[in-house]
Formats: sequence, structure tokens, C-alpha cells
Amino acid sequence: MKPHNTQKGTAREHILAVASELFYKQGIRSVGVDTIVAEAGVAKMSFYNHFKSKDLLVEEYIRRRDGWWRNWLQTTVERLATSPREQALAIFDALGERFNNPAYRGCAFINVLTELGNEPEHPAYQAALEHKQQVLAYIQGLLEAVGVADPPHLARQFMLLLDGALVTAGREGTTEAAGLARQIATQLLEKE
Amino acid sequence: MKPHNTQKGTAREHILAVASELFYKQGIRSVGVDTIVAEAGVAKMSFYNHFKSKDLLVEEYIRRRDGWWRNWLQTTVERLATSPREQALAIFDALGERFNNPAYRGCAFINVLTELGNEPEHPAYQAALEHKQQVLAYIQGLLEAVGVADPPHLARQFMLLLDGALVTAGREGTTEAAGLARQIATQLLEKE
DNA sequence: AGCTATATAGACAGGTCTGTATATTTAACG
DNA sequence: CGTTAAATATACAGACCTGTCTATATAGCT
Repeated sequence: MKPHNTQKGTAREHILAVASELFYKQGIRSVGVDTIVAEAGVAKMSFYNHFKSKDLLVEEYIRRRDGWWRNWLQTTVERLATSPREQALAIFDALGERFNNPAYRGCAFINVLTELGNEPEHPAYQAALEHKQQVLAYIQGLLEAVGVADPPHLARQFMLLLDGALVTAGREGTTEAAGLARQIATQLLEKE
Repeated sequence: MKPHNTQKGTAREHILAVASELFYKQGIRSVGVDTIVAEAGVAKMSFYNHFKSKDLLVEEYIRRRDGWWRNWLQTTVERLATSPREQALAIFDALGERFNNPAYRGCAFINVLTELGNEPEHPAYQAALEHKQQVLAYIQGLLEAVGVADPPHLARQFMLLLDGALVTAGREGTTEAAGLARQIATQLLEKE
């Protein structure tokens, strides 16, 4: 939409940013290349000059969002809490902040896994799976710092709470799911 | 595929059954009318003679599955347990049986809500929302029979566990998520 | 047997999608 | 100023989609 800079790589970033917003808001199958180029204010050939195909653009959308999301989570957790135990619970406080955004439309990674459920060979499908693995690893690290008895097991339980909260919040459009999950997680930690 | 009976309504049921299987397996957007009629072994005009549009077929797919799913859940819960407390936990044992099916491809209702995320006015979208409300009401009824302090609140927590387990199992293709959720639910009930 | 309702195959209209081709204009730079 | 590289608008190919139309065939029923 904005006249993009002519600096090297700026147009590409602009297209990626516009596409990412559309993909998250409307779903990757509902957004066509024509819509992306129109919204980005570039010619179609410019798009295909920067991206080999729409599938690879979607993959990059997911990989970028993975990096952004996990960085956001870690940063927010460290901002909200200091002790390991409080940090583990702060995961759900972070979610609460996220759900507060009226533009929240569910978990982009779960959404892509669902939309691409019939083509798991799609590069974005694999990228989304890897994202969930990375988040699990991060949570497990937090729980190891807490010193719980079985970090891998509890991490999987936390991950289930996280996915449940993401889906619930996407459906209800409210922030309540974060509080529900946080209460449950608190009880799991108290049990230790 | 099978030559359908000529009894009144049988062809319609056959088409609906074939379409439902395809919709669940591949997603509603990936399955076109041509594929449905080819797989069902009927002519395209026969399809449109029985269904006004694909959108309404999808709605019926969801409403039928809602009825089937909740009946399955209630039946299975009553088969697995008798006391209210055990029945509430048996929800997750039932899930375990479901996840055992290699054809499990995630929660059909969550999948449709995601696939239709950009057109919430779609009749199937509303039907899927109503399904989740009905399941919540059923769980709340079970917890009221248990006699917990705050049935609506605990029911929402159980629902979050259920959705989390459905999503996790769909992603991992294993049955473990049911056990994880069940353990958490057990702790929530012990707390009472 | 003959009438009627329905099922059939297949073409087709009008729209969408991804990706490519072409021909023109713009911008950078020596 | 003049050359070169990149962005532009536009058209198009080929595939797919939903829904309609037509003309033929089949089945049940009296």
C-alpha cells in the first residue's frame, strides 16, 4: 500500500509483512497472490521476482512468525517474573496479554496445521510442527529451572494447557482462557 | 462408490456419508463437489437435487457429526464408569479410545472453525460453535452430579483440557494426550 | 405396456487460483 | 545524457471451483 523503498530487500520485506498480516487474519488459503500484490502495491512480477512460489512465501511467513513468537514469549516471561517458578506460570500471563489484542485470531501455527492437514509435505506444515517442538523445549527448560520431578512430562502437560488456551481464546474472543489455564498450571506446580 | 439403493432418502444418506468421510479426512475446502459425486457414484444433478448447495451440505455434515459425537461421548462415558466422579474423568478415557483410531485427524469442529475462520456467517461455523457449547453443557452436568464447588468454572477448565487434548492428539497422532489431560483433570477433582 | 418421476452423462457458464509472458515505464549511475 | 537494471501494467495459459442446462436412460406404478 505504501510506496516501498528502493533499498535492497525492502520491497521483499514489505510484501512479506503484508502477506503475513493477511495470512493470519484470513487464512492462507483464502488469500491469493493477487490480493497480496494489490495490498502491497507492487506488480505481480515483482512478487514472483522476490518469492519462488506462494508455498515458499507461506513457509517464510511461518518461520518468521516462529522466531517472533518465541522471542515475544521469552521476553514477556522475563519481564513478568524473575523466579523460575513464577516464570513458568508467567507463560499464561503472557497469553493473557496476547488474547487482549482484538486482532487475535487463534494460533497461527495450529491454523496452518489445520489448513494444510491434507498436505503434510507442505514446507509450512513442517515449519509449524517444528515451532511447537521449540516451544515445548522452551517450557521444559523453564520447568527444569524450577526443579520439578519430571520436566519432560510436566512440560507436555503445560503444552497441552497452552494449546487448549490458544484454541479456546480463538473461539471465544476473550482473554479468560489464559486465566483458566494459569490456575490449572498453578495446581500442577503446587503438587510438586 | 457402492450402487445405492433406490429407496427414498437412501441416496441422500449415501452422499452425505461419503462427503462426511472426505470432509473429515481432507478438509472441507479441499473436497469439491465433483470429488464427492465421483466417490459416491452419483451424477452431479442428483447431488444438487438432494442438497441445495455445498455450504448447506457442510452444515449438515457438522450437525450430524455433532449428534453422533455427543451421543458417542455420553455412551462411552456411561460404559466406562458409573459414579459421577469416575464418569467425569472417563471423558478422557473416551478420548483415549478415539485417538487410538488411526483415522483420527483432529477435532472436526475445531477444524471447520479454523477453515471457515474468515466467514463466520457460514452455517457450518455456527453449527460448530453450538457443538462446543453443547459439549460444555454436558460436562457441566457431569460435574454438577459430582457435587463440585463451582461446576461452570470447572467445566470450562475441563473443556480447555479437552480441546487441548484434541489438538495435541491431532498433531502427534498418538493417544498420549488423553492420558496427560486425564491426569490433570484428576488433580483438579482431588482439589475439591 | 405406457406414463411419470427420477437418475444419468456430459457440456458449459462464470468465477477463482497460481504462475508466466510481454511490452512499457521508471529509476540509478557513470 | 545515455545505458542498464528493475518495477510496472496487463494479458494470458491452464487448472480448478460451484452450480446449471440438456438430452438420454431407467425405474416404479397403474
